[in-house]
Amino acid sequence: MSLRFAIITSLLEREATGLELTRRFDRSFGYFWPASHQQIYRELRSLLDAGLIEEKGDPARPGRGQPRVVGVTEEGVASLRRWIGELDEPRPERSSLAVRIRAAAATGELGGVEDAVRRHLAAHTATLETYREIERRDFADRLLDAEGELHHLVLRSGLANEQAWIGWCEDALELLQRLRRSE
Amino acid sequence: MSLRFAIITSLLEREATGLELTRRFDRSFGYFWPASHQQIYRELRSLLDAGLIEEKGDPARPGRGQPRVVGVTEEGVASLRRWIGELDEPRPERSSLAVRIRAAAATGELGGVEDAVRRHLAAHTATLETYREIERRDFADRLLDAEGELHHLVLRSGLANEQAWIGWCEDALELLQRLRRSE
DNA sequence: GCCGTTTATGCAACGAGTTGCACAAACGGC
DNA sequence: GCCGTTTGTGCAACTCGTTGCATAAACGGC
Repeated sequence: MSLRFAIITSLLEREATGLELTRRFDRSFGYFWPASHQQIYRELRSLLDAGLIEEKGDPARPGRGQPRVVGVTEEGVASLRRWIGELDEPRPERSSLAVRIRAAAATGELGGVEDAVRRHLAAHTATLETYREIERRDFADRLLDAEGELHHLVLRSGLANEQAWIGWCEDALELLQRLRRSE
Repeated sequence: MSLRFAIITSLLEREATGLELTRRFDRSFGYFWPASHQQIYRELRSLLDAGLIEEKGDPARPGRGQPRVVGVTEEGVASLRRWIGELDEPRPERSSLAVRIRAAAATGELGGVEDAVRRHLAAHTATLETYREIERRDFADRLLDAEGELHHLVLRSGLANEQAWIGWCEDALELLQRLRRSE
């Protein structure tokens, strides 16, 4: 359900073609709700059918290969407003790295895990750096409007998450090295 | 793919019936890789077909309604060992709460979001408390073997994650209240 | 002996995300 | 004018997770 409303929100910020949306989901929006262009086009179809978005600009042009700009309808805005207040449980976190570590604990096969943790550490470090750059670029000045503050809040969620991961990864590497030495 | 190996790992720690496995995924194992009993039975079928697990005990009994104990085969252990070292990219995090906040920022509909954040805060606080109880119960003494240390490491990952969320939620509530007052 | 609950296994349909690929117009080089 | 690349839209098949329900034995109460 969230993809639907992520798209509506993004289109509300500014109307776009499918590909433009895809690019937004590659940079900013995708940091908290990633989506491929296939997902996006599929969802756009469904949103059009539901009347929550509509085609803007010349509708005479037939489609395939041609950019199609879409925007949010009144109904779309209304459904978004309704959705904001709906119940949502935090979705269960899944960590394949944790599974790997339990598997390593059960088999005694510790070698491969250390590499896996190192790769995770590198990935999270890179992501953190990306987020920091965005923060420097977009949120450096103290005076933000409400929208800016909220965007910053979302970014800080990513920052906190990455920092937590990095701290844990370092912790994990230390333990794994200690276990390796004392074998 | 991870569910497969989560199940093999759990069965390696001790063989079990489908329902016993389900219970493990409700308590310990499910904290980092949740799974419903439907998912588990489906995967068990596929693991049996692949020869990675096998039925233990009397195979004469026909099944439906009767407990069936399964254990890991040699091949199962081998495939688990192979999997441990395989590449895995950290799977993209998805946060519906972040989407909601962006939606709130775009529409100006801030009321519902504050509730949503409060619910998340409550959920994460409860989970943190659960993890802390497990830590007190299972990892209180300083002298753990390698397996124990690794289990503790996995638990600490959950602890760090929940703490990060809680900190951010409090931050978020503060901001939302400030924005509400200054409207 | 019947009946509701618990234990246990399982199917079917759906929804969401992933992977691989196809098709079409436009643009730039030569 | 042809050809490769870029821009853009889109389908199909698959995997994984969720929801709702079916089935069957065993146990306990009365």
